[in-house]
Amino acid sequence: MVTLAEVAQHAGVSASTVSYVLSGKRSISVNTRQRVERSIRELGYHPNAGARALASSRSNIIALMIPLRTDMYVPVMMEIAIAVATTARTHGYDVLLLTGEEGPDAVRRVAGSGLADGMILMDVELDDERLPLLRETDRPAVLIGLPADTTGLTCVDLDFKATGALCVEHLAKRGHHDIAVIGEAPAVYERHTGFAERTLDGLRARARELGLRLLHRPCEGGYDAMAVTLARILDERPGTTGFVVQNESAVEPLLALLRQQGRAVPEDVSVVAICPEQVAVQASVRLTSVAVPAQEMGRLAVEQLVAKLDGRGGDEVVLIAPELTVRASSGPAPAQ
Amino acid sequence: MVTLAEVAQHAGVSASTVSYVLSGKRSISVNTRQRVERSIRELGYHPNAGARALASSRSNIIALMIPLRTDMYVPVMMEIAIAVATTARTHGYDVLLLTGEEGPDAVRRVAGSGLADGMILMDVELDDERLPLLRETDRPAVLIGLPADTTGLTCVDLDFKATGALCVEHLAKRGHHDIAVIGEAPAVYERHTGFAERTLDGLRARARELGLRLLHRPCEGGYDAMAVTLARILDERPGTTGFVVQNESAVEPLLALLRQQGRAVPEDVSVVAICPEQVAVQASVRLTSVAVPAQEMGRLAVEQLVAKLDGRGGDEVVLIAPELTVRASSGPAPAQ
DNA sequence: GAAAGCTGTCGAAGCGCTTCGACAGCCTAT
DNA sequence: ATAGGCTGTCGAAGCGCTTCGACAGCTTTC
Repeated sequence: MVTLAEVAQHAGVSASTVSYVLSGKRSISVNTRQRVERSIRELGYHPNAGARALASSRSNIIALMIPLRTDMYVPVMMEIAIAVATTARTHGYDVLLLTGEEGPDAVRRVAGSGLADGMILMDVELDDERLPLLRETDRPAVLIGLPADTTGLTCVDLDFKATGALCVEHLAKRGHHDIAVIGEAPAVYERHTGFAERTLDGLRARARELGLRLLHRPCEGGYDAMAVTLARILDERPGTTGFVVQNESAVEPLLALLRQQGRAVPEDVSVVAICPEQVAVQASVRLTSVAVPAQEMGRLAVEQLVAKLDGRGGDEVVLIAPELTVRASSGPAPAQ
Repeated sequence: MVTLAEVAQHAGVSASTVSYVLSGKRSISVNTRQRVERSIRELGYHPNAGARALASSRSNIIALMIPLRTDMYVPVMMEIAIAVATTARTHGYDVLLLTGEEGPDAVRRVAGSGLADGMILMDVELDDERLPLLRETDRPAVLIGLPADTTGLTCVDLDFKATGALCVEHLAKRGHHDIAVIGEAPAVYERHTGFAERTLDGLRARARELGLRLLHRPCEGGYDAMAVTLARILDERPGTTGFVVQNESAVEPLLALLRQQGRAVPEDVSVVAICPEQVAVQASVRLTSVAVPAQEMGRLAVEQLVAKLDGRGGDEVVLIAPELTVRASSGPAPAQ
């Protein structure tokens, strides 16, 4: 391995000069800079990460924690993770992938060992057990999701409450009075995952304001579970004509079941989904939906974290405004 | 931050002794060990990762490269990534997540900087541009997937050729003579991704041996693309009664279209899928399928890599034998 | 009872980098 | 002309750990 010292010798300068060329922390004459850069290229020099981390107490790594709960919709997570990794690179950081397996102690380990300069936590529960640990370390962190108590924390998330409201409004405008909400798997609610509950809050609040009836049912997803759930809903509220679906794996089953029962979408019933764009577009009926902006969430989280690492910006809750895209699964708005 | 020296002082021993307690590389008396361990606990000591990496030239990190091609089926990738991360932890390694954005140079950067001790490459093409770079570094690596030339490389993958053969055999036994293969998106074949071509080889070879007719069509996935593809297939080979699907996002559309056309599954046509277990089980018709063992691939890759890092084991191609699970989408075997 | 071999511990060197203070040489303002 | 300020470079200290050789104090062996 080529070292700084070898580059310095090759370029006929001191080691510190090479270091300053690399970091740009002191001014260097054009001449010297070019000589050094040339040596770096010719020798194929790469700074040693460990040495750098030791000397500067900065690893240029950010940790990304994805607690692995199998009931979570995985592709969204993946999309976020990828966005985090690529955005991090544009700021000179690499990303360390931590799964839930290790439990909350991973926070302590990573912070304590200086492995990562900061961390991003995904899939945050309302009362997440990682938060106390996070608060006791000094490392900057950003949450993707919203816990119950956000004091002293930086969070990035879709505004799920507004999302819920938006869905209800849309259906109300289409003239629907009885609305059913197909939610995430029961376990998601039992865990008190923020986004699910906040969506529900938004749905309920706006439904009340607009005088609509709202029925919420968690659903495991898949055909069998969806069939049972739908039967129960229609049994309890036969007049249901509006559906809000917040469960990736229930979308297609729902459409198939409705079709099978002779309920045409969007003529008889309207469906609004909260899901990634791609799912909405690829479904058998192109779905009116509020997109879950996974990429943007990942990107924003990194940018918030980098800002904190640079000593800029403080604690902040960044909520992304939802956008509803009308497609083929909800009827046309009645003429005004 | 607590340092080794502070632990040593607290325990009344030298720094090297603490180091040996930690690494177990020299024998330590029970008494001393316990004193040291107690100090470690009381002070909340975590070894500094950078210092460790510098002194030992081992980072205890493995890099996982996921080139981001949007036409790839993402959830499988995610599952592999998660399996890699958790398995790595059980061997004392952390995982660095690299995306394709950075290009093949990432290999050089990571190897050159000593950031990672070894790497795992996913989504390997037959003639992957990362391979030359990989061969010129000395860092151990494991590929998930199979390139054209595997000399000097360790690879882990499902035996896709055998998988193809298995699917054809299954359909042959069910009495199907005209078989259509719904493949991955065209881009996947244009890229010469190993798994897609190997599956096709297996399908074709066995079909020839068994005297079946085989029609292969790539497909983008989604309803519209699938509708076009299916129409063309049935136009060209109206007698097609067996389908092999190797494209996640074409599965459900295919089932819906067949249903819509009055072709009953499995009475009129049989469908065999090559996909993750979960997809097969959650489909509207429970699918006879060969599972893509994402978790096992991730696990095996890490284990191969760790073996190499420990100086055990050499270059090896590990092919996982495919297993076909009969479910509801293929007819009963005819009585013998 | 001397030689040889263990076992458990220590001291010191060094891994490759960053960063601080020093300072030579030059320019500007008085 | 002289003090003061820049600019560009260097030397040296030190980040926290691993690891090598040394060695004191034992036990074993013939």
